[in-house]
Amino acid sequence: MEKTPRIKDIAAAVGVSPATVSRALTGTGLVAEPTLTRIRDAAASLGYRPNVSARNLRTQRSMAVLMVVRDVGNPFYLEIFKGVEAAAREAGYSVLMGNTEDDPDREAEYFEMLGDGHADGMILMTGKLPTRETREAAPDRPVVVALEMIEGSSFPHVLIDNEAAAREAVEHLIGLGHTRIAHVTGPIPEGMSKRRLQGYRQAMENAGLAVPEEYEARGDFGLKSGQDACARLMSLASPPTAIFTASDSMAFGVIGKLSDLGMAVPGKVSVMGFDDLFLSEAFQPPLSTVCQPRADIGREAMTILLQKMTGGPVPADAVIMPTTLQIRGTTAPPTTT
Amino acid sequence: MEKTPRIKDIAAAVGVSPATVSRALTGTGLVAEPTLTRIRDAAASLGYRPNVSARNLRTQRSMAVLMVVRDVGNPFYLEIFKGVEAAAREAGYSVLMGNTEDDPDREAEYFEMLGDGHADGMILMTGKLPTRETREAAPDRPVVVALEMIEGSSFPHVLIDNEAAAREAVEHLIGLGHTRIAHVTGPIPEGMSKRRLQGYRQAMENAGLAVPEEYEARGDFGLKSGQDACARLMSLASPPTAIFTASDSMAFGVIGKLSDLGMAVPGKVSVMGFDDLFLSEAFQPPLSTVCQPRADIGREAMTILLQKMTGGPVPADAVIMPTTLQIRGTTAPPTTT
DNA sequence: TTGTATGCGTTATCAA
DNA sequence: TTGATAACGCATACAA
Repeated sequence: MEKTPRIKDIAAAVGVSPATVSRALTGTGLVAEPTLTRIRDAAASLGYRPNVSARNLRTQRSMAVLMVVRDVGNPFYLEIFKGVEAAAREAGYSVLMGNTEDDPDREAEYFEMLGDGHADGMILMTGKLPTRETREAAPDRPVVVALEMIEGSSFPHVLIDNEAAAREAVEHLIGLGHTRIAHVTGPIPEGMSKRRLQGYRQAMENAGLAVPEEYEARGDFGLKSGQDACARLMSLASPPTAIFTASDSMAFGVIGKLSDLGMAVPGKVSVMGFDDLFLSEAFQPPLSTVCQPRADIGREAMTILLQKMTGGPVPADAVIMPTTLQIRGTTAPPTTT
Repeated sequence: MEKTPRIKDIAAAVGVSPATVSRALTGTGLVAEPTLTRIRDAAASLGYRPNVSARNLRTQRSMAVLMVVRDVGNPFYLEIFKGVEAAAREAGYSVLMGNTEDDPDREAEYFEMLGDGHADGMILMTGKLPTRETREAAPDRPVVVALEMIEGSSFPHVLIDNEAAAREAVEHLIGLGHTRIAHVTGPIPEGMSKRRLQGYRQAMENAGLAVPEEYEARGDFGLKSGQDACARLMSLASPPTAIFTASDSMAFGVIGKLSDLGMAVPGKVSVMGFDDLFLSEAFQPPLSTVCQPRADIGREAMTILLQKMTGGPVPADAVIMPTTLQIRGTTAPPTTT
């Protein structure tokens, strides 16, 4: 009990061969009953724990998965991580967090970690198509894409219908009677932002409402970009009476700026977010927003990844998770109708 | 280039022994110049990546550390994680996140992961003293405690002076002229909450102010407990004019409840939080709070852990990180003076 | 059902 | 400066 015990220590204690101990402990079911329990008891009393490095080397697996996001600092990913982690734990896997900060080199690095045995599979949420070179650092390791859509790739996808969700959000504002509705977008070359913008445009077009070019204000999902966008919007000759932002963080920025400008929310201007962060409900006034089932997305992505890793069937099409509109305190009918 | 190349493939390509290749690639500096570059070139052109399982097995290290928190879902830990991760990356380590959810079994599990080679060291932020049995799952693996204080343990600690920080926060309220100041505590058997409570009491006592028993309202750091505590406080015969909460989340709950009750912040009641979450500044009104240098705490803890792992010197006493008072929009002089 | 022998890919020891 | 060899701890093919 001095050093951490090895298989051969158990073998010696019980009086069998190391191979038998290994079989007994990995549960291959090929060990007779009397020996089986004796081995288990000995392992327990010695406090045996299999050495993961040795096992990984022998089995060529790490029992770990990599979850790669573009910014760990964004609390948005927390709930997703919890979903991923819960599903992983149940299957005996650990989860490694990767943070690219939108740096292609970092992304390549994580593919390399996949190739060198750090992890057996990856859940990718960066929204970038890895270059062929990057991809080849881990040619045949399973990858599942979540949240984002990587066009033209054969990876399984788990995400929401960003376009429809955005459309519904804007339709809610239209339903309240708003006609001058602006949108603060996410970073634009990217799919998620583009789809939300599409949804906004569709809703406006369906309602026969005009979208002046200046009503599509560019943001980057961050709080500050919401403030800036709001300042630009409210200085227009014909400022909007409602603002739909592509993230809750930007909605907070917008509301902060409106408050600075002395415009009441939702009295003067309605604001609608997207994400439903954990603080959105506690915000004053509570934020109306689009709720994504984040934990479920994480869990689903991990479940599919597990299937891929074990050679099971994986869905051929993208898995679409349902969103729900959370109507709270920042949206109201316009006052100047 | 079919399969991922191994050391012996490089050796064969260059015409040297595997041992030499290993030496060249690990940079032990014992390889002559002409061969050195030839090996490096060959490794690069073949796209060689060392197999981590084999290396870990041989070196008896995993080049990974475990960061264990009581609730990954709490965004508070994000900044700390970033600090830990940055320092770890620089030293070539990966970071595994562990989540105990206050379950002693889970905590024991992470100590076992430490013992079985999943990680070489651990940063513990759960505030619980591991039982001797738990601890023995990884007898001589380095552990650093952050945020919390585990009395009577010999682990290095990195944390803030909770007592002093709380005292300063309350002194700010006193300085504004408040006399009826209540405190919403964290979960109480725990050190961090107790120290903040002590700081509150000290400041009150130093100023000669009374602390009715009901002014110490019990919370659990969570948003909802802030709402509940606030409801109790404001229904007192002599309700407070200022409330100091032991976390920002609870401050948000308090403000929400005050808003429900029609009491303006800071017009009727001042509110002071503790943590400075990323949304606290964007909150309306912006939250006055105590700012902890979270990323620095993470970085410092990781730095000390690295020193312990490499056998370097570690600070004998707890490392105290500085806090700063963030006075923003939720604190003001009392109206009824 | 169990034991023997081998190899996973790397690094460390020893000799040359 | 380099090469041969062993060993890290485990799981498996094969033999008994």
